[in-house]
Amino acid sequence: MSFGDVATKAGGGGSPEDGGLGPLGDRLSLGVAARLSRYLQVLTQARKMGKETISSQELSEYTHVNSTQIRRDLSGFGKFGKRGVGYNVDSLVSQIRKILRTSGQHNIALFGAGHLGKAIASSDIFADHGFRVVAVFDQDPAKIGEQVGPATVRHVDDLKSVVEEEDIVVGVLAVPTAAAQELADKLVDAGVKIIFNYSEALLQVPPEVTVHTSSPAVDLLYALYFYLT
Amino acid sequence: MSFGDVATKAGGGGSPEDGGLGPLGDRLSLGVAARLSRYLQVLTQARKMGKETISSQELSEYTHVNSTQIRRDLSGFGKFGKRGVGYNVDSLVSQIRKILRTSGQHNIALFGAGHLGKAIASSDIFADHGFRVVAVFDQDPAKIGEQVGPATVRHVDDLKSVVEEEDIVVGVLAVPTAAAQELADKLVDAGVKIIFNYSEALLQVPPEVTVHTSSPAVDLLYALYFYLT
DNA sequence: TAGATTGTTAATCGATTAACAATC
DNA sequence: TAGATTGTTAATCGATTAACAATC
Repeated sequence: MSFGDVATKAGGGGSPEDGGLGPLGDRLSLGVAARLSRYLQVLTQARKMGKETISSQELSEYTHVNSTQIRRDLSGFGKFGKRGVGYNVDSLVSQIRKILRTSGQHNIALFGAGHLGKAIASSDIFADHGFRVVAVFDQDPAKIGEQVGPATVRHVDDLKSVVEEEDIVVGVLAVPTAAAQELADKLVDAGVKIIFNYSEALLQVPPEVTVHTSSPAVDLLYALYFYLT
Repeated sequence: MSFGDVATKAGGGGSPEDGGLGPLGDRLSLGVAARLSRYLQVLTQARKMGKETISSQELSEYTHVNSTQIRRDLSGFGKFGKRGVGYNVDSLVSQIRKILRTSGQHNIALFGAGHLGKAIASSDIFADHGFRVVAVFDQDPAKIGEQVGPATVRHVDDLKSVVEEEDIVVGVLAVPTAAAQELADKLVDAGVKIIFNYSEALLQVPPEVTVHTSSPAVDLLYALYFYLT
């Protein structure tokens, strides 16, 4: 359970006008949305590796979600698979993107041009899913103008105008814990509604803003528990 | 749902001999273990900030877990709180660590001395929870001997002996996707049972080994869905 | 005392899964 | 055809929550 605070309704049945695509009019439940995102990650990587079809069993091995549940999740939106064969990877990627409404490009502002910031900017872990780092900010004047991944480091004072110009929907904080809250405040002030926090700070934001705090140590603690018992 | 594949039994009731600490003899359910880990993260940070007590309501705000459920989770193991006051942060940290059996130190081997590896080694996101990076490996001969965080970069050929000498229980892969599977194989061969994967590779490992793949983009997709709808 | 917050009950709701017919 | 895998049902199980008495 490493997802942000996002209100939801249970997804009822589809209306007659939803074109056979299931309950697209309703919001997905938290669990379904989380699992679909996960399937998408595996499918994206499977496609990179040249895989053309994939079975619910294979998807299950990589996502650790029960294969029956995978079929159930998918069949709620249409008959995407072929019996005896599996699912076409390419087409399933498109379908899930459609369901999650994340087919387009989404722009990210990255804060912190240290090791972590550079790692994020040069990785394609975001790029593969349509997220583009279009702006990088750092407090250190010496770093302004430096090239980090595809972007040039700017001063935080430019934040508000950059958010508007570049249509930024997500702010990623790769800064020391002590600097995080102040930047979160500035992001909120600039109208950004999704904050991805790589620091350890416990961020305080208005209810309409979603904070996701990355917590690898939590995941490790959890894995370790089942290893130790 | 970003946790690894870990078998479990539902946690039954505590036995009369469990010293009032609840069902410590049984395995926690997946959900309870995940949530306790999460509480621990927030409590650890709250303690750093000098907070002495915390209410289930406050914990709820930071973890996005319902406050009733937090009280329920905790009361299953003992009466840790004080009515009208809340929970003592220090003592709750100890209690949860006891329940999760992660009071001790656990040693990590880190692979990849690039930006991400350096960010991980110098962060205290792991250190705060008793994880210590005791060995760093890199394929690049030029990096051997370099100091990364508290450790010196070594050659992967030394892996097996280092795992034994340093009692390493977790391997963290901060390497390019193409290099990940080979290192995973070597970790499995050396007897490591928990692999933390920061690459995009879909790792294949024996069933007794747990792989956790970090997937910030998945979390973003998920957050974005609820933002867009 | 008055206010706050825990611990716990009881009811509901959604997630999970085994099983299997349908069908590629 | 024979084997594989989906789509779907029906039953179960665990998670979630509102409500409130207990008590600091």
